[in-house]
Amino acid sequence: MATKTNSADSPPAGARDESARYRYNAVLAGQIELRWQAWWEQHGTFRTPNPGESGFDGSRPKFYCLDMFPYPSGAGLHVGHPEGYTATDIICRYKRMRGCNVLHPMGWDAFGLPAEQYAIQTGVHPAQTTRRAIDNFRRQLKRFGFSYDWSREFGTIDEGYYRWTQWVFLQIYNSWFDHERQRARPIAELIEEFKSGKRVVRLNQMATEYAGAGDMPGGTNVGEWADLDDETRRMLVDSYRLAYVSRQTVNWCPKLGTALANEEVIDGKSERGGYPVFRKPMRQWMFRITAYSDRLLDALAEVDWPESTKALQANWIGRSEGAEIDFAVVDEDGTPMGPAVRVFTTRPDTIFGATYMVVAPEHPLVDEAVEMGAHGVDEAALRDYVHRARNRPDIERMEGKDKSGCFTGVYVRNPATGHPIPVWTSDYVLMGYGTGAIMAVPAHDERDFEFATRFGLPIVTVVVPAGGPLPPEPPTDPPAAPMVAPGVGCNSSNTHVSLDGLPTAEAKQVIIEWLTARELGMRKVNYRLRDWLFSRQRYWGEPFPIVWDSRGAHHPVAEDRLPVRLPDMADYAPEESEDPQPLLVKAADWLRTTACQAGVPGLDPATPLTREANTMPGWAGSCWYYLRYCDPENRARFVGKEAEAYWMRGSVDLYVGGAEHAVLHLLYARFWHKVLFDLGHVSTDEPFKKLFHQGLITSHAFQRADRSLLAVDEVDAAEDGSFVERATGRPVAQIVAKMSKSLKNVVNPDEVIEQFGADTFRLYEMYMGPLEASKPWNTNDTIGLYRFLQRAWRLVVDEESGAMKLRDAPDGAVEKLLHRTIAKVGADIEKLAFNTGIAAMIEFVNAATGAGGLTTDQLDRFARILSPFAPHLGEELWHRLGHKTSVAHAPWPEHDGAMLRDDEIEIAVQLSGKVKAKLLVPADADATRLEQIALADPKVRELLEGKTVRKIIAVPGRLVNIVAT
RNA sequence: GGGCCCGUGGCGGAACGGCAGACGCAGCGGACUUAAAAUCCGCGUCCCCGAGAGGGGAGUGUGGGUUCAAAUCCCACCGGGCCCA
Repeated sequence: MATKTNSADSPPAGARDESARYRYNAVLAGQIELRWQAWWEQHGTFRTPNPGESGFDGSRPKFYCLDMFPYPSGAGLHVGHPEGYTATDIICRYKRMRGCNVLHPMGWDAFGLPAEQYAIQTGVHPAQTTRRAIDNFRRQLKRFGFSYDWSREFGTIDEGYYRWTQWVFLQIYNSWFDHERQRARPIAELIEEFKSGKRVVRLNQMATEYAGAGDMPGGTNVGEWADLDDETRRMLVDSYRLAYVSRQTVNWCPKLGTALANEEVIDGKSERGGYPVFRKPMRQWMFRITAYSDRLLDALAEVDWPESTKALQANWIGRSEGAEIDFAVVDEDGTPMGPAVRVFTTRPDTIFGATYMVVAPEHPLVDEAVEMGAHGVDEAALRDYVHRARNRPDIERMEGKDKSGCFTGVYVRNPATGHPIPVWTSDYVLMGYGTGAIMAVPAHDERDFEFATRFGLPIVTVVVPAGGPLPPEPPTDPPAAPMVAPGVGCNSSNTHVSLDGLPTAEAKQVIIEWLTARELGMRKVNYRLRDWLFSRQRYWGEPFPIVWDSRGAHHPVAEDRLPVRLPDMADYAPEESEDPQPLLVKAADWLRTTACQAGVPGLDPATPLTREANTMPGWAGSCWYYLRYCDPENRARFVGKEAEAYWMRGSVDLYVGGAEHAVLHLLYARFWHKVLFDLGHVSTDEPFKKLFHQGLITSHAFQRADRSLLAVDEVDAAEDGSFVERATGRPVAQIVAKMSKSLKNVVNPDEVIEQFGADTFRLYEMYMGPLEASKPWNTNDTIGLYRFLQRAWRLVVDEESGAMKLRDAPDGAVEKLLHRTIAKVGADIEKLAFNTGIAAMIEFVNAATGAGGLTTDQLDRFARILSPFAPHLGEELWHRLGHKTSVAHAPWPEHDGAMLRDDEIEIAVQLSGKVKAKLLVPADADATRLEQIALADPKVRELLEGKTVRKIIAVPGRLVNIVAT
């Protein structure tokens, strides 16, 4: 026997009941649903005209409601997909009835690794498998009766779309970030400023890709623009581009044949497939998203997003204020030897406690140290350590479970104390963060403390809790734990400056000023956010609109030659190799081109060129799809100006999707949007004003006493309602778990619709609980919503004849309740509180059933408020009332505010906070009156017998609380 | 380790600081039926008293606090989840 949670093979009997010919059952629901879906399609009910098109009414407010578009997989729709989609559909239908022009589109996120992996496994080309998956998703989504404007549908793999994805790339490529103005500008304006002498000609100071490559950022001015050769000019300009090429140490996965982002690597293995990942320097396309750090962070204050998501993004950007400080390289005795090493620290106030320095294994100083050798250093051990450390993934290194490290033989001078301190290298310091070097203050930093303890390095306390005793001077025993919290400085003075007695915040300012004055350091803001590694070495992605000449320079493909089509390849399996190559290198005919063919106007048309063989990552297509929906057919522009200005005015009004995209997708899309905004291509700075995450729909599974999990088909329900493992007879606990194939608890939407119809499915998912909450699917509970629709049907349709049965005169109580229900349902939709809205409708139908039915006029209004939730049944009832146009465009019914108020209400009388009696009082009774009524009540008087009333609190409309002793 | 979120009947959940458990599922009782299903009506946290109608008490993870009044606000702890490290 199947357990209660797995009832797909034994549907509730109601689903098959055939006792009355016109009973609302799964078959009838199916007929009604398919009929209205066809009717909507024929009548173009949900076609949304753009400004300027016929049928457009500019006097109405607009409402742009966006779903995160799905990634169509071969497995088809999951019950999680329709959750958010039903929610947005209800809102859109409601807004339409409220008179809005609603833009509600759907499309497909279809490039990317999963489709390619699936294709390699099955041997079928990804173009085919993806198209098939899209067709299946579309079929499934249409079966729910969502009110999408399907005429706007597109996939990211459509040439008409990715042509413009490439175009957006070129916009970013052809821009630079002007830090003074805090916005992107066309690269041509930068060249103009160089030429005119308005801007100092030098490498971009923010270009980290040039750090350590001979010329430090912020370094040399290279002279007059006119004096420079083409190569130098090109390098200078490229250093400013928002899209740039850089040699980066990447996570290379030979099995997948691609580099992976840090978050795609878990424990040194690929998240997808679990294949080994190696660190490898490769030429990559990067986006200078870090230039936008402050804007991406600051604008979070102005969007209506879940606080947790805003916190995640802020955390991801990770702005931290501190200082960069230079430590001069010296010998063991303090004699100057070479240039300074720069560190970043958020705690410059602890500099007097910096007893050693740690640099990343990738730091140039380490290479020098290895070459030079030094006294007392085991050169082979150092070399070996550095080699191993460089191959550990960043994530693992940051975890820093067991601290490892190696002395380099180099010393630097602590600029505050003047003492030489040793330089170590350790993988807990990352080259990519800050300057790749830290001053270690073991007394006041957890990781430094651990490291110092492990390697016996000195620990000097320089901050003590405010108000506490000063430590002995000189300090004796090292502390047992680091003191990380702010306090006041101690042991922190030299002949010029003293931090002793200063609170941490103040000490930071004082020391930064001192360092700045001596040109030893400066205030510096640092970010955790890294530039965005944008290229992948796989097949199934957008090609870059870039070609390379024989001298290794890149050129943009002319806009009128877009799209650069993805070549049709028969063999797209990755080749395992030590010298990784992008897959498209194998498309030799496609790869080789000429300036004429590719469209590079500046070159001799016959110039042989090579196409960029990397492809864009899966994120690319989702970075701007919401813009294309505004004007999906436009062949002249990525989106028409008028359409964009209309639908995006004030941005997308509501964006609904899973919290798993809280950081990456939403951050990337915001970045692209801001660049497009800066360049004048879109009218808003932020794309998504209001964001909402639907909760995860989970399922059940079972757990043994040892906490191991069992699939639902390995368990029997015992008579007392508990569960036992079939194989052993041992009791197991029912728990909530994610749906997964292995636990056999995946619910297929097609089957649920088959059993109950789409309207019931929609209602059930919305009734399960608050939209944002994670909640377990329980197929048995769907019957409740199915019964609700049956009752609603039976309320107005004769189940034997199929004829309408409506009463002539309204029941007063039902009429009053209808007004309340209309008000409640409308308010709840606005709050996205669909569960309570549905509960209100259930109560209404139950009450109306008990009171003997509805009038035509009452059904007319009820059908309208039902229709956003159960659109098919709503439309059916609406047309049965004689309407010829869709309920979707009927106005939302009005309610009479007077009907929401009662003449008499029941209030509670409390005695010292405990409810002791209930009284019927006039609704408008004020506090004094309530007090009188309460004290006059015989029961209350009895309870107060022999007691003294100390205080009476009367809250009109609520209660009376009598405090008596 | 840090941050954020969540703990309410057998289950999903409801509740502007003001009558805890709306609504639904499961369960129990009744009506209808030869019978069952379906439908309709009712009961429905726990403990105690009472033959019964009814009455009393406790109760929103645990322990404190604020308040006339706490599921709701504050503190600590326990348990679960998500994110970061």
